[in-house]
Amino acid sequence: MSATQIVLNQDQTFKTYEKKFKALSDEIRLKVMYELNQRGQVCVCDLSDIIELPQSKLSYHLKILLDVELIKREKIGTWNYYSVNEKAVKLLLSEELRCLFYPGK
Amino acid sequence: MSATQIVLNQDQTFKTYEKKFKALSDEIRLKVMYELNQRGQVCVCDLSDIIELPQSKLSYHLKILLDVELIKREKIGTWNYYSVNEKAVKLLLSEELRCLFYPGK
DNA sequence: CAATTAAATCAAAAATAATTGATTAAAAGA
DNA sequence: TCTTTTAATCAATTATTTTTGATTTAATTG
Repeated sequence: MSATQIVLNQDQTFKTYEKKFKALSDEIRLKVMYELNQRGQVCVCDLSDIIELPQSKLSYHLKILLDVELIKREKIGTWNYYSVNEKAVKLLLSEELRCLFYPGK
Repeated sequence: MSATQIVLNQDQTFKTYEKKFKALSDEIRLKVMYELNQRGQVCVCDLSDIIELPQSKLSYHLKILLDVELIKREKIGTWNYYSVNEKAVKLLLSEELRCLFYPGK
């Protein structure tokens, strides 16, 4: 075993997946994933218009997706741009969900 | 369009996935999926011993997984045997999660 | 038929999560 | 510097889920 290898026990593994699935277990957050996937990089204020959600509510849901790394954030000036973390979603979801929630073939 | 085709709108689609991911967004239910996958068909009382959970609690969680058809139930005499619904899980989860939550190659 | 076992269901309580509106912080421009 | 804009965070409320123990239902066995 290499010195840097991290060994997770079963409970930690389940806890990790629990959080990721929990992040996806909400209509609003699935819609966010969908719109980010459709549009690439989107800032909070644009997304707020697209999904028609108050800013604080949207930030709350974005944080949940960000915490489990299903999305990424890039700050440019005053704006925060969000996008889908393709690698992470690909490791979690089936090919059938490609195009819906992560970038397609 | 064929007479029997069901057309789902986007909201219905998201709602459907919300429910499926919600079913998976719990440590106990992921452990249930894992054990059912390891053991094939298991009855509630055996599962109750394996996962060390009171019967009513386990039944509650089994119902949630059953409702979204991620698991199947077969009644034999007094016993209810549960197993993973391989097809449904395969349509939802990545190959990387095969062996953990649905039957392997 | 009475007793036992398996497992679903129910209602109340406890624990978590989501919503709301207000506040804060940080960047940009006048 | 003062004002505006972007977006995170906070605290209070509301809503949803989970847990618990008891009850119910159905099948099996003596």
